[in-house]
Amino acid sequence: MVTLKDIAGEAGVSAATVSNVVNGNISKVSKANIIRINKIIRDRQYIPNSSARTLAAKSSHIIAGILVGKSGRNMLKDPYNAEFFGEVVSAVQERGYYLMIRYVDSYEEVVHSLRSWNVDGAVFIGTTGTYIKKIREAVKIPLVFTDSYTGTENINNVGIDDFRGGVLAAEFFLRRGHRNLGFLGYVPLRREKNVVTERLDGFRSALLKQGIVMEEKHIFWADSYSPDHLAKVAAVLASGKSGISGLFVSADILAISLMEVLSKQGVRFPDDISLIGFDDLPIAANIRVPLSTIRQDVAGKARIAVDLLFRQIEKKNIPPENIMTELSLVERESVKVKNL
Amino acid sequence: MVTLKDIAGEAGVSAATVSNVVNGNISKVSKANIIRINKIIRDRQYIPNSSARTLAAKSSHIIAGILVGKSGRNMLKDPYNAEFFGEVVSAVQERGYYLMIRYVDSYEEVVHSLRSWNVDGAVFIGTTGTYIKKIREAVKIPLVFTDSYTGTENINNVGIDDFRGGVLAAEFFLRRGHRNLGFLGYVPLRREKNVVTERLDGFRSALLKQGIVMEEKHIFWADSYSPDHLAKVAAVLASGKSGISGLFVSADILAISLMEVLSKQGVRFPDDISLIGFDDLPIAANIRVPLSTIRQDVAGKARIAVDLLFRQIEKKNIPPENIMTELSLVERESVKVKNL
DNA sequence: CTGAAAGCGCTAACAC
DNA sequence: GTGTTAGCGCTTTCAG
Repeated sequence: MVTLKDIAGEAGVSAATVSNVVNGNISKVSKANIIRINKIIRDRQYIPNSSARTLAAKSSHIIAGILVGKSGRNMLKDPYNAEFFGEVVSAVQERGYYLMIRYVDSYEEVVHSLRSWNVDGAVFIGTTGTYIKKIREAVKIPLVFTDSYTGTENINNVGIDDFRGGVLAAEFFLRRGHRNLGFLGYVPLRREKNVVTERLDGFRSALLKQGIVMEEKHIFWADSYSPDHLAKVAAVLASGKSGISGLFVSADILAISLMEVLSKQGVRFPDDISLIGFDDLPIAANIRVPLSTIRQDVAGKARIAVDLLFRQIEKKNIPPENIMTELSLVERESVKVKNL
Repeated sequence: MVTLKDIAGEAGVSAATVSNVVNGNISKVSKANIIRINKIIRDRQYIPNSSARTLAAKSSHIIAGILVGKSGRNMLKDPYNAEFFGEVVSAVQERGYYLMIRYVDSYEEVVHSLRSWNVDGAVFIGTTGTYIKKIREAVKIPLVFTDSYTGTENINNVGIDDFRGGVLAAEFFLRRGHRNLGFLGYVPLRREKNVVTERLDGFRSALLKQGIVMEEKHIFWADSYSPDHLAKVAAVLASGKSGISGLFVSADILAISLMEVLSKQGVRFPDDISLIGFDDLPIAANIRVPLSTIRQDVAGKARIAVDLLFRQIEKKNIPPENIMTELSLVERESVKVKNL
């Protein structure tokens, strides 16, 4: 293994000089030396040791990508998470940094990984309020959260107006003549304000404006995307007794799973029941009955998150921001037109 | 920041002793000290510095997850890759290691990241022969490749029998009465033996056994999954002039994209054209017309890859293995029954 | 512009 | 069992 010292020896200069050319501090080194040292570096295939660098310079060039959720779960199987972090990988690499991916179950784990690796910054998915506050206090590096609703104003966040997403869905159902509506959401980790509750609230309040009260028993929760966990909702819906004609589902994958289960029980979409999803995943356009859904720009969110992060890594004292990205309703075939 | 030394000072012992308890070398420390030191560690919230550890111990506990492909592309957007590495993250964490994710475009980049971080092992996706040989020579840590066809016997690989996958597809088409068949594959990075060419060869040879020669011009290549790049194939297929009644597509996402494009041009599945995909992605069952496909166990491959990796990390001189995982044909609705 | 020297936080012989 | 002593490979003052 060839080290800085080896290069220095071969070039007949000190380690400090080599270090300077490696790090581009060219103002401190003579032109002749720069050229000579660079040549030796190339010839000898010198690769700086990142651990040594981190230790000495107190900056690792590592960015952590943290996914909060029940442990043991393959969180990248969720297309939203995969696209988001897939884009983060690109954005981080473009800046010469490295991405460490981490599934995390507890606050302690977050702090541990961030600190032990001397991470320069982190991007989160799936965090809720109290969580954020504790992390914020424990580590003082740049942090960007996504889709978080927390009291703390003092954090970076990139998200969407989930409440409005709910409103869009409700209005669309209303326009299409539906009045007996229901909601299906992925049950949140903690019972705090979050994307799902916001979407529900937006949905509910838009209905209320038209004097429609959504019944409590028409609000369903799934604690997994897997079809098995949808049995209860499915039973109610399939029986037809609920009278629900339209269901707003908090995520496309959930909606797709539900469709699968219900189709097997003979339910027809959108004739027996209409659906609106959320996210506009790439597949949403290609499923059995193409899904009407609330579209969000996942890759865009990822890019913005990383931009925010590096803005703070590069300059100190940039005030935290809460950025909202675009939202729109995409109409496809999963909502039936009813006569009013 | 609290360091090993701080703990040692507070406990009135040497750094070596603290290091021993941190690393679980309990045989070298008295019971009383272990308890006392552990308490201090907890109270002071001591978190070992991984860089220092790596530097001193020459082992980083970092595993690299390398995705080879054209740079700038969001490679985790591909559901196969996402599921695979999503599972790798879990498997790696369960063993107390960290996963660094890396998109890579060139052989040099691989060597650079692996060496600079003193990575303990790496799992690859998307590598071809020459690539592998060069990496194998440049770094001497445990490496596991996936789906690779290379002359070098001396590597760890987990894959499937892609040739047989092609055979399964051909036989199925044949059984259903199709004789005028075509193939659509994702164009490989390099023109070497690889999963796609194997699937094609298997397909072709099974047809040949029945005296059917697949025409060269019925073999199509797409260099992206995006619908725009499918225009050429789509034009041929939509015209109906090719006479192709069944198309074997090397990946489900490709098949799904193609369906989307062709549907817009009025092609009906499976009536106008039958399709068999590959992978059995979760969505394959839920698309417009549920896809018949060759199923493989992505998560299983990931688990096996990581097992292989750690077997070698833990013990030296384990001979490399080439493991093949299961394959099966899943029949759904995308293949029409034709009268012979 | 260049080099000497100290030290980042931890591990690993090797004595005691 | 425990402490002493060298580093691991690099960055960073600070003289010159």
